[in-house]
Amino acid sequence: MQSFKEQMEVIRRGTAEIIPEDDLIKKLERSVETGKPLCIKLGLDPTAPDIHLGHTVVLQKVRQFQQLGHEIKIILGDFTARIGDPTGKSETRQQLTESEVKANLSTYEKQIFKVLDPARTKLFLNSQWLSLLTFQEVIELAAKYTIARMLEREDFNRRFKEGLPVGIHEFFYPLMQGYDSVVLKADIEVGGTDQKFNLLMGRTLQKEYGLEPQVALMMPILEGLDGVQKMSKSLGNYIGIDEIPREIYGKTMSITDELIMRYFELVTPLGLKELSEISADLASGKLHPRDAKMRLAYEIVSFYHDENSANQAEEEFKKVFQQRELPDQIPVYEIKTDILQDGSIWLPRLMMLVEMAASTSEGRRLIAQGAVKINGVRIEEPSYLLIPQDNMIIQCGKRKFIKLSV
RNA sequence: GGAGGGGUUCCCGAGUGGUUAAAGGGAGCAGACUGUAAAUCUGCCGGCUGUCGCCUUCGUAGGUUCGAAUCCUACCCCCUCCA
Repeated sequence: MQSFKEQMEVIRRGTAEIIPEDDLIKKLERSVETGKPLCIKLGLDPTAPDIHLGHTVVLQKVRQFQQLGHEIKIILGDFTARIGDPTGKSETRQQLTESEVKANLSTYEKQIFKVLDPARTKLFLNSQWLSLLTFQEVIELAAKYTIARMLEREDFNRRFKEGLPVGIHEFFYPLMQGYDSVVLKADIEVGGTDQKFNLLMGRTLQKEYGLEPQVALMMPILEGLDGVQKMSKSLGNYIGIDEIPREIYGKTMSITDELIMRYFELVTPLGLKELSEISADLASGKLHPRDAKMRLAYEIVSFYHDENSANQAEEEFKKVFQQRELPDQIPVYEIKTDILQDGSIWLPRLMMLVEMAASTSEGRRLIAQGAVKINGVRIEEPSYLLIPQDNMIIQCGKRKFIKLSV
């Protein structure tokens, strides 16, 4: 096990807040002394089928703890997911059905292990204990907290003041999450900054149940591709860790330059030394932002796929976007004769058929805007009639290519 | 049980009888530029229609009107307050 100081350095990396830091120091010192690992808890609610880079911020932190030799306990909140975490919501969250949750669980498990070492990670479903509580026990749990304190929570408070509904069941969410910490006897719970209230609830409840309170370690919320809003599937500004290399690489290249270091710090496994080097080189101008971003994209792809894929994705990117050449692999669309009239087809219609445009109206708009090229030659006539030929390349915008086969 | 507020195009959000396919913002797409799918600027952004024009849309169904997202009626849904 590494020294206290080395561990603290790793733990602090990218961290937004640690409450209370004194307790962390105490626990860590004791752990180093006795050689007994700390119990690190992370709860994930399987509310969506895919994990994206935003989720991996906390996973990376847990991974660091894992590499430091601590004991990792991941809670898949199959029970809590059905209530719906009210955190940050301006309205009551929709409750998921049991089957929706189940479907999400399997993909979650697989994807979590792209970051964590399965051999040293314990998975729990919180339905294992939450579904067994009697009403009596639930009342006892609820009696350990007050309405006034519940309303300290900013999102509850705001909704309450604005006269928006706050469901009673929503009060149970933090209680359940805190109870999870009681069951696991967690030393540290990792979560996003938006989880502060829930993480602190764990402390409170552990004390109530006569346990040593956990430390709340909060990670920042990762901004999505738009650079402003948090990364989320529903906003469509995400990079899914199950996506193909080319997509991960390209999407990474589309983040704004300001976010480069943040992504390096929060979503890559690079060491502290490398991080500070990149940061310094960027600041001094020695490293071009574009190249830094290419490095970033490379790191992410090779983490979730492998180096080979990362190299390919990089080559492809250079070719298509820097040299404006054709990509290696172009989807082929086979022209069937029955769509032709007198041997030709209206270009907007073809664009619709190959899904370059959602409608012929959109197709003609794209053409009018100069987005469409055939064999590299720009077409500007919306009523263009195309006579298909084998291997003819149709390009729409910078990223969409189709090869025809007749 | 009583009183009141509200449902608008992907999202937010204007719009109280015509000039409104419906302001503005966001997202998205495209072009220019470039250092990249960064930044910035510009354009597009319901559908059909080989570009004249047509059709559909403002919770639902009817109605008034030459004409309605805007007025009336009923219904559905959401929310708040009082109890």
